[in-house]
Amino acid sequence: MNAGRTARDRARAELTAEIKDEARRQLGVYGADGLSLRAVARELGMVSSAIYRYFPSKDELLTALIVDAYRALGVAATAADQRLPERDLRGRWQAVCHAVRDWARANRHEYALIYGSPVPGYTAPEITIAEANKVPLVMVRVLRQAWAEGTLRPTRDSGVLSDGLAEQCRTLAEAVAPELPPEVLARAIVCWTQLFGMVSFELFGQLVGSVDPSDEFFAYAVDVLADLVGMPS
Amino acid sequence: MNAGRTARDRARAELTAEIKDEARRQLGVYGADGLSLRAVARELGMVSSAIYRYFPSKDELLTALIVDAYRALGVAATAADQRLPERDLRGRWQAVCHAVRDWARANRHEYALIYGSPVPGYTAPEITIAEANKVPLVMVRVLRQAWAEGTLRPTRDSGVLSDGLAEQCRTLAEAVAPELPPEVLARAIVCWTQLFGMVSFELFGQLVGSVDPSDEFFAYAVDVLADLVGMPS
DNA sequence: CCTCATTCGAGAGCACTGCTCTTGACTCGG
DNA sequence: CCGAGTCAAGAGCAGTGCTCTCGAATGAGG
Repeated sequence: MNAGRTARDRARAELTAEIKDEARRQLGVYGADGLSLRAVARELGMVSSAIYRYFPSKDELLTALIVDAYRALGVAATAADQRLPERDLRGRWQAVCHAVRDWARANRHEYALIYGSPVPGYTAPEITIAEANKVPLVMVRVLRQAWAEGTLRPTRDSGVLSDGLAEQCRTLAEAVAPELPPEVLARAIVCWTQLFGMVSFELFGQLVGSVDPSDEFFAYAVDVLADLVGMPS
Repeated sequence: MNAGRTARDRARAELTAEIKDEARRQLGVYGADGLSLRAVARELGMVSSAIYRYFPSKDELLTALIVDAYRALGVAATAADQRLPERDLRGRWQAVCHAVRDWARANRHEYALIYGSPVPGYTAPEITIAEANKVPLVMVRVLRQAWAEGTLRPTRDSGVLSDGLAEQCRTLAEAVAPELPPEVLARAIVCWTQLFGMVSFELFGQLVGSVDPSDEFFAYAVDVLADLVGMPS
């Protein structure tokens, strides 16, 4: 998709990418609000105002980085899923969870950007939420397959859905997995929030003092969650 | 503790409190890094440099607000626990969870301050972690009581602890609840991360598009968690 | 090939930030 | 009552995001 335009257009595309790369680099070093347009420009040998030819504001740059981060995380999760034999449903489910954690640990500032506290007055533009849905969709895909096989065996003893929640789950199911009963989806959402809750706690230092090197705890929790949602062992 | 000092000391204490109050107010309106020392000073009718007589840096002010936030959250959780009859263990457990969510929703910027992405280069000082432990301690207290009564009935089917994790849990137990077996503590930690994961997702807008008015989902999840940890019904 | 609108980088400048240093007043304990 | 300690104020530094203007490069239409 690079060939078909003028030299100016190609230069523009390249510079846009370079700006994002440098911004991402600074993000990794100094964190989310250590990012400075002027510093990015300086590093690229241009003047700060030139950046505005490519990104109309700092927020727009941030948004681009956010979208990229969501996409990268989605790719990582998808890859982890596909790396395993299709029949190994529990393995795939757990692999996705571990992929999320691994990616987050390897790109902590980008993770903080998308799952940390939202930046200043900035509200996530529409475009980001499509990318944000990638990880849950991968999880749902595994879930659907297990459901189709009839091997889903959720733990007992776990709460009944209120009418409103059941309705919400049914609406959600219509969009992504019509055949899944609300009970299954509700548990999946619990798993989803748990997954990111653990990763955030680990990365944001909330786990210090309890289960600090948290590899084993994470593996344990992922196992518990697989049981909760009923992944066959 | 106010009486016993000179007028200057009292003035100092008052001004310190006023600065914190105004900072907290601005935090609530503009969010964590919309907070400006100059703006605080302006609002208080003083000049920016005067603030430095009371807080040596912006980070120190932030730290003070963080400590206060942890304390307020701890107080809210404790109060919720004590509001219920001592025998209603499951109710108390769930009330603590709901109190955390309610406090977070009512003080979203303060919540973001303590459970969102850590600020710039800032690392949480020792002082904060003691306050941060309040909520888990309240949960552990309920857990110990249930354990003492022998009414704890965890769900089956849930993973075995690896050696390392069991060791971590035993170490942790020694500090807070020597009689609790590592299995119980591990599940409690899962609940703890789940609780804050849900609250963060809700407040940070990650739930939009799935279970958005999340009251019912939250109640459901809290119920599931109570089962997981084995709270008697 | 030439023209002219569009696009671009550079620079100056605005309003803001956190923070430091100095100066001249105020307060209070010995 | 006076000197040490504390205070608010102001100027100033280095940095920020962002806007505007001005020459120069570019490239599409005539």
